[in-house]
Amino acid sequence: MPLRIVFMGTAELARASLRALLAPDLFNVVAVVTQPDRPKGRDLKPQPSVVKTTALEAGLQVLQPEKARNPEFVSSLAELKPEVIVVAAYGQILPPSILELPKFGCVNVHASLLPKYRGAAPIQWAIIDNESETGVTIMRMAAGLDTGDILTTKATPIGPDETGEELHDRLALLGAELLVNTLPEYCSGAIQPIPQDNAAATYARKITREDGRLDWSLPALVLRNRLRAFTPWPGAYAELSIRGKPRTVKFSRATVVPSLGQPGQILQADRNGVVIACGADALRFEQFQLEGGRKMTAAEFIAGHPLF
RNA sequence: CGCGGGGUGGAGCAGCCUGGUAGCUCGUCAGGCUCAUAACCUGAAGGUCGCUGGUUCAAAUCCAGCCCCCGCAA
Repeated sequence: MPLRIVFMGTAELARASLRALLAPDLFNVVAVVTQPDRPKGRDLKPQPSVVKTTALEAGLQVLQPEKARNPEFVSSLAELKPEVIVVAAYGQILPPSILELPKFGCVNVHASLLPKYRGAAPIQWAIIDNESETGVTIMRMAAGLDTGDILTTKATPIGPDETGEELHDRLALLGAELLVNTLPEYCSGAIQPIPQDNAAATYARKITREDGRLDWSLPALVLRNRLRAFTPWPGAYAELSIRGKPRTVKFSRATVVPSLGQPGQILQADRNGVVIACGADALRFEQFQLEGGRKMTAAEFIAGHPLF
């Protein structure tokens, strides 16, 4: 008998896991729970989450409670009689009434090697901290934030130039793979859950738009790590004076180059890129995006926006 | 009525407020210089200034409507 599963997820990371569960021989996804359609896009029209879109394509039932802890929703969830609930990047805290509802509880896919990087932005923080390795964890959910017992983990090295987006995509696939391998074993009782070492826990707080602002007094290496962690969102940006006017410029792709110079000083600006001095060394940028504009190469940018 | 930026030779932009000769950087082409070059010098080609209408002696520029593109909103 295929395992009766309710899937709860919203963000992009969850999509790969949902897809992996679409294996009728092993798993029976009886419903998909995702956040209500939120205003997005240029006209702020409500748009379905990527998980909803994927679920509908697969012909699955979709539930979108405003609040998952709503008793009415919990009871309708109970009627689905899931044996296990799989949660991935859902975006809401689940009450104990849901955590304890299925026979095998709630299982979560988390994009870090727990107990490190609990919280909302584990991928970004691992890059910011210049970690050489991260991974995914499948855990049995508990009441605290990402504090549940660990079922399985899978590590992967972080490439020196890897961006948040690239790492995210890899971890999404890795997590999905680990999930489908873990579930059958876990439900058959073959896995002994391991409690997390709370003393070793770190917290990866949510990233905000303001985190993307570049502080030139910081060392170039630090800024570069932040830039690649924040690709594509919120990006890395700073104000530059162009034709005497301050303009916000968003950068992507930066390389560290040795140099002395006052932090913030523009050392070079030509078709090869723009070099700006940082607290230690300097950064060379090769891609630019002005407020309201599309991305440009250094040659394009310099042609119309003199920096000297 | 969510906020905002923009459509000007092939690319990126200025000019618009304060109407009157189409500008800048780059690219392209030709020639020159050089051992050589993405360098430098000289010259050239290439534009219905998004569309329609209005105001005016005169509109890229002012007014109205329309089309299209893009950013922010997580």
